[in-house]
Amino acid sequence: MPVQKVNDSSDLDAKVPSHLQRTSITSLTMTSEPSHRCVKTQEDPLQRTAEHTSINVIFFGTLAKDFSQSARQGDVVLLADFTIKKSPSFLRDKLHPCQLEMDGKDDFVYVSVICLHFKILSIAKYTYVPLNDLKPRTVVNVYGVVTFFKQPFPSKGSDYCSTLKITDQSDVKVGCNIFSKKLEDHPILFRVGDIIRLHRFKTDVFRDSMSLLNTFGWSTVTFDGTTDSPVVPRTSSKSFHFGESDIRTVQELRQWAANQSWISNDLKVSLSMVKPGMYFDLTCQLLAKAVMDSRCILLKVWDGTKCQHPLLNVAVASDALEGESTVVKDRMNLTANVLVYDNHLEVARELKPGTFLQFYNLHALLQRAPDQQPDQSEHLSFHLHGGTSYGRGLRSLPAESPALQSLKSVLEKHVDLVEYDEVNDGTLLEIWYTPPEAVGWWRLFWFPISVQFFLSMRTCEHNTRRLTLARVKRSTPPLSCHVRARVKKYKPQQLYQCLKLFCSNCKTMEDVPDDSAVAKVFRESAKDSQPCDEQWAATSSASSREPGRTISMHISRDMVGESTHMQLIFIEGTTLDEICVLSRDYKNLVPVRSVNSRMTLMDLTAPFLFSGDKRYYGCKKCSLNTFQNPVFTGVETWDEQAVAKALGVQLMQYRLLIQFELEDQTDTLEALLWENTERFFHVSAVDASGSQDLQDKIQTIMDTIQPPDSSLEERPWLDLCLSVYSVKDDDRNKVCYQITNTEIKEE
DNA sequence: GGTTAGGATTAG
Repeated sequence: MPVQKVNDSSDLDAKVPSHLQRTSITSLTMTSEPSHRCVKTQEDPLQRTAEHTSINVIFFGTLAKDFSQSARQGDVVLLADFTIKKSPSFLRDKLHPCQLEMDGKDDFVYVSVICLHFKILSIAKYTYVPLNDLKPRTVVNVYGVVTFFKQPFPSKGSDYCSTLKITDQSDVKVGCNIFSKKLEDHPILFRVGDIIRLHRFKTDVFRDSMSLLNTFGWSTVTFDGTTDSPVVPRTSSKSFHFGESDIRTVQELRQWAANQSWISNDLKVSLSMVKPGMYFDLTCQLLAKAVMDSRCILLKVWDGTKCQHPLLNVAVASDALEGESTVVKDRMNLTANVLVYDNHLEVARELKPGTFLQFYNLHALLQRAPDQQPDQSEHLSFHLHGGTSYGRGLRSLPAESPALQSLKSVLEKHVDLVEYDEVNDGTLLEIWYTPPEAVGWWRLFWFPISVQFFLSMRTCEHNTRRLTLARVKRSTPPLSCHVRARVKKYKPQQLYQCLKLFCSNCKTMEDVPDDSAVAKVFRESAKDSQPCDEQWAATSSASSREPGRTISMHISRDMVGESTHMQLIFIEGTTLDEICVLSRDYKNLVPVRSVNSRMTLMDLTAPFLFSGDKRYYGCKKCSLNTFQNPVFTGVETWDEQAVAKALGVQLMQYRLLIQFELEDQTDTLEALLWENTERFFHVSAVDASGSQDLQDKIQTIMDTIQPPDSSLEERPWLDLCLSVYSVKDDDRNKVCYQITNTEIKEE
């Protein structure tokens, strides 16, 4: 059995077949019955004092390949049906006297992606030199607590450079520079107090102090410095050595650093604590971003705390803003506008709204908007100036980062704000502001207001939350939700093509055949045929203008004498134009042709029924051939359904189908208007099929929703109910979106 | 198997 992954280590327990007994590594001996046992490598190594808690496991064949692709260091694994052998390396590695071998025939392995810091294999031993024992011009491995660092920045040479300073229990501080072309190889550092392990660094003396520089074969691994938090190695490297002694070293450094004044005095600053003029580090979440010019990007962020000073709002055109609207948070003085300059653009450009961020050395500045009077109070703006002095910079934080736990719990309390950010009251709906070019490249101002009204109205009773399109895309179907979006594009652009024929039986959907195709069917049916002669029908014929073509009308004898006898007429030998003219005077005309004098329906490419200005089509796949012995009794009023039933035709329904490309500040999304189309336009599809006025009405509405040649700002916002669902497409689940429960308001 | 930087504020 191949290696399988589960999402949670607790799921491993459910995977254990009932005939297997859980056993611990320590209790494994050469005489253990392996076929009835399984091992879950779950114990926290820090809690263990007993000997032989680690065991080598050797994988063979495809299992080895599968395992190496599925498992990462630190994963919890469950092994079963292994072979127990004597460990040849026991004397050397001091691990378990046995080793487990898995050859892949009947064995199975489950791997949990949750990292519980368990060592899978121990490969090599490293020695680490205390920082006060470093000798010049040697290559060493060291551990240290980071007391200062800069995010990697481009050097004047060919590489990025990380500059940091570390210390350890010896209290000696050592500077360290790391050069690498690849950003991902640089140490992942979030804050002062993080712990770093350096392998193969060269020592040298610089300005009377020891310094470290990466040299061939170098690597770095970093850890969060919080005491009692899990020891999770941070590295981009796929293979690295990490064992119990590393965990111990990290724990010891954490403990030591926690009592040092330089770290315990490091107060975390939230927006509520910011004073004008301060330089500080800010942990926050990105709400929206906008490129201001080639040297400046605006990041709108929040940390859930309210600033004591009024915050400056930087206005940008809504189409230049990526991310959700911040109107409500702006009003509550929760949104910090951060202007990010110069060298930091490289990082800022890649950030996506929703990301958690860490700013380093952010500058809070009181500023007056250009149009503000001198007597009005100034507002607080935030600048991440160019350069890297004082470690100035920014980086995204992974969502699971321990540094984010308190931020997340504060943001949770604002969950209503996040969801209802775009106001529900229909008055203040969006800020949009395009600065006139003449004034300059951008302007600052405070609470601009403009109003746009929704054109569509949701009719559903759901009390679901309004989501951004980006959130909808991240959601798992099935789901109903509300969105506010503009129509970027729609298909078909030729709106008559949105009228479709749909078979409710086989779910086939077809375009309505165009007149030239239908006319051809009529011409070919009328060619060289003699009027049909059916016992059940009364027939009258007339010559057409064309020689050799006879037009015949047939009425069921069953109906003669009944009030319905003129309601259903079979007609033969006409052109399409002629039957269209005739259908003005007769309620139901069924075009037929003669095959060996027997009455037969035309090819179902043509309508099987003309009824006033409407034409009805039958499904080619589902229609039964019961026309040989039609029954016409017992029907009071003939409509398309009764006719279809009598003829054994599967009636196709008219439907309207439009595909919208919706857009909001966060994303675009393709949504169908399908089951809800008639309600949306207040137009029935079958009526639209025969009415130019109704088709014009649809066109007018579409021109309002998406005015031809309009810019994005000119398009109205639509308040929509969306249904998110999945369909099987080539055996793969595809997520689809449909507009439901929504109508266009009629003024 | 070179060089880069070697902390120490923008000035919008």
